[in-house]
Amino acid sequence: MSPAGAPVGGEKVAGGDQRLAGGDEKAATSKRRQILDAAVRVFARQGFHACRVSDIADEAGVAYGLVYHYFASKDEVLDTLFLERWQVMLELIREVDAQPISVREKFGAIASFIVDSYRHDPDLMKVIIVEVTRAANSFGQTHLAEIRTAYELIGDIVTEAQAQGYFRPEIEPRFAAMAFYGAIEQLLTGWIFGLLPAGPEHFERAKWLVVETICGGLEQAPRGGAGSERARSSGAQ
Amino acid sequence: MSPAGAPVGGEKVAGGDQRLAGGDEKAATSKRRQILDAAVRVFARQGFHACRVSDIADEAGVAYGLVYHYFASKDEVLDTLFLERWQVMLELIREVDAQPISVREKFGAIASFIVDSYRHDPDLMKVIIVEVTRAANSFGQTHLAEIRTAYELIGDIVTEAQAQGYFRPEIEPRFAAMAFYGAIEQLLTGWIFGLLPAGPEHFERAKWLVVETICGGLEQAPRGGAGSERARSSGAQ
Amino acid sequence: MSPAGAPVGGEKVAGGDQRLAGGDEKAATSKRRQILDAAVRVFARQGFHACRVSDIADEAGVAYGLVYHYFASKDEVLDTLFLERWQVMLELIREVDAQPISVREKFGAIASFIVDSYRHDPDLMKVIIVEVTRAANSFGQTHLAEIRTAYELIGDIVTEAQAQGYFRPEIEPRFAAMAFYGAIEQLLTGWIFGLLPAGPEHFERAKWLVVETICGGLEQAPRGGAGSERARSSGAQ
Amino acid sequence: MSPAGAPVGGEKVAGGDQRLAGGDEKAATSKRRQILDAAVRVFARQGFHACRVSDIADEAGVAYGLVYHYFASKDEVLDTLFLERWQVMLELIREVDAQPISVREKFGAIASFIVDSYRHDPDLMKVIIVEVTRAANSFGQTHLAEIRTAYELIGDIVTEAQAQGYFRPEIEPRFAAMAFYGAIEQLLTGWIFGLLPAGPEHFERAKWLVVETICGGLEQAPRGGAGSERARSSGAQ
DNA sequence: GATGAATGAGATTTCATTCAT
DNA sequence: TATGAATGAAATCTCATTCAT
Repeated sequence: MSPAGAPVGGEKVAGGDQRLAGGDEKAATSKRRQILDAAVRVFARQGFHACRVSDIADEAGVAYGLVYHYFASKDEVLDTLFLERWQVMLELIREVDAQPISVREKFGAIASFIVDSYRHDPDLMKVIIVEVTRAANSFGQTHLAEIRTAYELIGDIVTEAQAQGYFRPEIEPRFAAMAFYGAIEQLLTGWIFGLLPAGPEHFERAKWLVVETICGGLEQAPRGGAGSERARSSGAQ
Repeated sequence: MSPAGAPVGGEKVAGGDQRLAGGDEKAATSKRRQILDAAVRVFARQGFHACRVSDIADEAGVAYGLVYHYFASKDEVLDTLFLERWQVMLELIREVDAQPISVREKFGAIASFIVDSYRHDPDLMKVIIVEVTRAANSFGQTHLAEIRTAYELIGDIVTEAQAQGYFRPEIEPRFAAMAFYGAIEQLLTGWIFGLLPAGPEHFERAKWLVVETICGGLEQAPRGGAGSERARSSGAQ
Repeated sequence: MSPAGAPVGGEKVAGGDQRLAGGDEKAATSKRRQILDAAVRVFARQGFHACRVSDIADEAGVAYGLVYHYFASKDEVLDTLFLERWQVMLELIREVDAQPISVREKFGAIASFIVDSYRHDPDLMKVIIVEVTRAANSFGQTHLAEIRTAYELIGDIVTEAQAQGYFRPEIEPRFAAMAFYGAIEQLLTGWIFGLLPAGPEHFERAKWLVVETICGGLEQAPRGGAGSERARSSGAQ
Repeated sequence: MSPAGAPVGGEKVAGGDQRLAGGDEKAATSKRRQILDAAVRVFARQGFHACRVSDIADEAGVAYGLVYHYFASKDEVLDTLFLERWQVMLELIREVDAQPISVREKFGAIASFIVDSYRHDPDLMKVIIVEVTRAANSFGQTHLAEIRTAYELIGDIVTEAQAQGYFRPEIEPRFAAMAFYGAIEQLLTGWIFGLLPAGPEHFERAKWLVVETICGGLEQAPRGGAGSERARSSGAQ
């Protein structure tokens, strides 16, 4: 997780790869799964509004009407995709929170999970961020409860860290949680828009960066004082 | 810049309120301006895709066709709204960067401007964030250059702060800029979704919070005493 | 080929009726065919520009959207109608040209085919003449190649007749072909506008008239000489 | 007029150039005239349906509304253009018919007038042929009476020529008139579509060709008989 | 389960025409 | 006369959804 150090959670803590796979591990890709996977690609490529149901069917290689056999509407396809993934994330956050690890490690595990999710399936994360998470008038509203839950769970971690004296008490947990989550999502946005360099090493580094920034701050440790070096800036986590 | 202290930049540094007005200061609200203002309300209320051009015309109290007299398409209405505001922001960031002030003050001025923009016209900021800034397949692509410029300007501030020894050098400026901007935008998203408490005091406080979080970090400062290593960074929670 | 005599070509030479049917012979009128046939009636009645797609759908007794299921646009409906018919005509002209018959018979066969086409489906021919053949800024341009081909094929017949000494060499084939085709099309225009008497006998007579006029000329044969009857009017080229 | 012979009417008989000018000779091009002239260009370039009233105004260099100051509608602009020209043609035909000249000369004068009209203002003739003369469902119907009159006047010339023994009596005058007019119009269509070579010499030649074809026929004169020259070739070509 | 033809409401956009100045 | 902003009816085309097979 740190530039050179041990991973901040991720595989070990969060359960790793198998939960990144979305849910299609078992079935030999049923038609339903084919449709969902195709929808991810099509939504990512064209956007939810700009694509037609027939595009999904074509991409999936199935007949037009079959989409409606498995899903009540185009909306429901996106709903399904979002919920599948979001539930996994909520579960991950809950597990992380229950672990007897430092807040840095918890934040690290969350950042790691989200970044790895993007790494594993950038299209899906693109769709979730672009079409749901910020879609205040459509899917964002529909899934407000789930979205809110994620923020609250992160907020709970902050509250706990404050109670334990690790985090400064004057920054409201809800706001802190939003800053943390917003920073991560913005990194994904950067990759999605092609504004940030992508690739394995950048993804790994980003996990460390976002935790380091939010927890430790961008500023240099105070130089002066009697030996009050800020250890963090040495990267020596 | 204490929690209850002076505003983080904003008015004083950035030139303040008059540039929040968007561009309608002069004309006694021309029909064109009426349409733009109405579009903001309608886009914010229903979303760009869910509203019809007739909704804009109705909201503006003008005839249907007049929208097309002034704008080539529905898209162009949103383009105009976005660019009007974004240009002002880019200008603000450039001015801020040129000021002989600390990086905290610069970040404070930027956060202040964005939060005040939301305060002054929450609908407009909602539209920009929801319909443009993350719309990777539509308006986000169209305005990629402008969006990227903002990130780069913030990145330049980080780079400079690192060169001067205020910011830690190991965090890449581009990533740091994204984290900072993402944190702010997420706060706005929180208000837009009704997930964070709004109101004058919360807005002011948020300006401070985001700067404090990104620059200073969420972690406790080392607690005095000789050799008081910053516990947090040691992961020894 | 006397005024009241046998038809100038037509059935015998050209293969006759079956190719006048346009292409709907087989299917028990598919929906697609229903739409095309309805379009012919509507275009003929109201004109291409004055009719709406819904008029076509109504006339065909199908739902609005089905027109767009089968055709990409209103234009494509007309394109299809024109090409269906025009290809048949080009084929006819090519066949006629290949026959070992006199130029009069060839011209007769062509005139016969066009007149019979009108007889068989006046609406379709009206549409072709009114909306395509002279529409220099729209469909005429689109189908310029096909239209030109017809004129050239007729020109080839003239060229050959000149080479064989049947036609006077001083009249350029291209111009002669245009005069011939223009004369026929104008007769159809006369019927379309209700300016010429229509009906079986008039149609038959018109076939003869146009060939007689173009090949033999309107002028009286020189009265002089002993028995120097105008051989041409007997069809005895 | 004939390739080598005397002009078939044209200037001498028909009164020549001044009536080709359309009617604007006098006024120092009033705004009204500017609009009409601009409309000709725009209609010819884009077609009546494809052009907007604003295109006419722009082309004329006048304000949008001025078109409606002078004309009640877009239709009326075309009506005016057509009638201006068509009346001149009807007048010409009437004068020609009243002249004590041969039917060949009369036909020559008419062909000459129409071809010269095209030569003088191809755009106007294009508009008349493309938008009116064959527009059976719009302007063609509106101006049916005027159009019919032209055909009838030509028919009268044929009738007279038959009565005098110059034309064969078995070809109905109405049909003959249509063939003659159709042949001419088709030549213009050929030029409009770029399918026939244009230029002064071709225009002159075309006048002769069409008369020669319709009056004399395309066929070779019977070679045989003592002195059985065909009068038609009286142009001794 | 699977198919794709058929439906039709609704959206954007166009543009002739009006009218206040 | 001259201008061009303002009007709004209508047209094309889209596409989610249904349904018969």
